[in-house]
Amino acid sequence: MSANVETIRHSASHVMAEAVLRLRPGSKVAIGPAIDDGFYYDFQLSEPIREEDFPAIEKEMRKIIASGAKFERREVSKDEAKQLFAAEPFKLELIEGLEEGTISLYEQDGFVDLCRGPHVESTREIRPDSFKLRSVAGAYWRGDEKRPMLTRLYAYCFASKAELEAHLKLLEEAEKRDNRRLGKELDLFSTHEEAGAGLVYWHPKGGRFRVALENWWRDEHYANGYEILFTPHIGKSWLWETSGHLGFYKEGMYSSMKIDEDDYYIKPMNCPFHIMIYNSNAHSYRDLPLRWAELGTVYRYERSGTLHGLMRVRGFTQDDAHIICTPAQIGDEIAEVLRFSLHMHRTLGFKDIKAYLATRPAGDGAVGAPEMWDTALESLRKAVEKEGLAYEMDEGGGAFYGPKIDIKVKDAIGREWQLTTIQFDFNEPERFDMTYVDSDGQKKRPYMVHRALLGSIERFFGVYLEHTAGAFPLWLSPEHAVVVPVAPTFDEYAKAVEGRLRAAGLRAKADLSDSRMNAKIRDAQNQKVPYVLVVGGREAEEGTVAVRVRGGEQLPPMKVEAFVERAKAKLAEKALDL
RNA sequence: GCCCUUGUAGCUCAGUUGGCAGAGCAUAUCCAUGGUAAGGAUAAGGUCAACGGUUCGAUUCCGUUCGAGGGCUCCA
Repeated sequence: MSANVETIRHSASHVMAEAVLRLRPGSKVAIGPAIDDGFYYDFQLSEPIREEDFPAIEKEMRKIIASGAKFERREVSKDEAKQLFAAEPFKLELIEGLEEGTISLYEQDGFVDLCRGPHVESTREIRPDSFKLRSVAGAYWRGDEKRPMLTRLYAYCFASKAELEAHLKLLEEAEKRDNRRLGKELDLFSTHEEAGAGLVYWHPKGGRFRVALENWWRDEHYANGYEILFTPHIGKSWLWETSGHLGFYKEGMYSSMKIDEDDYYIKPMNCPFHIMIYNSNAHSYRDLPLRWAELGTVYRYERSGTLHGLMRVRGFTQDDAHIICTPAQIGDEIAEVLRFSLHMHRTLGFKDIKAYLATRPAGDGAVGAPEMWDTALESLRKAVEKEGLAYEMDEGGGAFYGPKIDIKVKDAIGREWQLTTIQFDFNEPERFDMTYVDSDGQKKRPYMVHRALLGSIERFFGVYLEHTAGAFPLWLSPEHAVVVPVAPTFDEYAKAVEGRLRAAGLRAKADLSDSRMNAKIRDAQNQKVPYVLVVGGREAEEGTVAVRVRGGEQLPPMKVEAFVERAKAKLAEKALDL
């Protein structure tokens, strides 16, 4: 009878707690839940634990497992529980928060823990070769910075050794794809602590990628009925007071700068600027819907410890847009945004796509009439269903100003990333008094929807780097082809081929350095260049190139023009293969 | 911000139980080089993160500061 893996993990966490108490007597225990790939347990230790101590803990755990101790459940009264855990301040606090009659204990091998369960029957059900201590980290008691810092021990844990090994392999693969590592190896971007943490510098090759991506993005937006805006990077406090950001988003904003007598803030969002443009004219219902997009660079404060490569930064470029429409149009508009988002993701090669709908948060902090929330949510739900997209509800997960839908994609090694977000805003149209004149001559309030498809250019770059491991499709590759002469004798022909490729609009270069051919091929391959064109006597004579495709495959010899045609066709269709 | 770990050449990393600092890659120069993943030689390159302490002597030990990596309620 195999218990489910969650139960095994949770039981293993009890075993680890027991082991730690044996090795560090007098330590206090806090909580120890199962998590995605294992479990953790938080302790206040009598003596610190370091990674060198892991083998000893694992050994102790295996002893406990081998003992085959039973997990025994017992229900106790609140008073009894308090007495039992009199020496465990964290458990006491947990007990305080529990209702009489729901308190249960689990005991194995003499170790008693306050626990809801369930657990496996005996420690034998935890396979001694299917867990591995991962790391030691600090964690605040109940995640609260003002509470004591505990020591958290993380462990991987699976139902079988094979699953544990598969997971460790995945982690290894993830490390190879780490955007920071690839950014350096492929010379794509950098960040500079001394010049400001969390701010991204795009190198020439990163720039090639970005320009290709943005050009496509702009083309698609024009083709899909959007207009493109450019707005300032700073705005006076009036703007942020009116929008409400100085009230509810101040901790995400940088401090102001004084210009003349006024305070200006660097923008954390683009929306107030778009609204200024909207409000600079009177609008008829006939003008709507408006779809206004901007690659708007915003700056937000993120705590230093949370910054991470391209994934979490302090300055980033949203592929933002605001859709302003009448209530009657909202259903179609949402459906259209969702369709557009899926089209973009599929072009980029993401296949596994899922939606998460977030509804009105509990409490009375939310703005906007309940009917508006209902209409909005309905339009989101219908759009998702129309596209046949799998979705999950996140009840109460919406922002105070409106419901939203997030789209997550799975990458090549199965990790989920949120790219698209579509958010209703019932707040700013009110605050800025946005109106349009309806067919009945009355001024009415439009709906406004914020949406970002890729999220931000920086973060998307990071996700895409990790998804593709740096092997971009041709149209997004910083370089399309490197021409490698077999010997310096053919430098001239290589140069000529480079010229013809460039004239055809391909990003190509001839490698005329004084390395040998083999080294040049290796370099190009390591740089994930899609095509290596090897040229020697035969090619020079026949006007051909020997094409080596990224990955090592070799194509039959072809005329330079044939190669150009092939590459241009792949570019035109944004092919994912080469 | 806080906890743990960590900081040696542009990059990846050795090393010194305290006695003038090492390798590979990359760079520069020279030689060699005709067929699909690294040809060879030489040179240049470091205040061992910064500051302070202990010591005859500190890159090494101790302290502080700064940076980086992993964490910081997937609820007993």
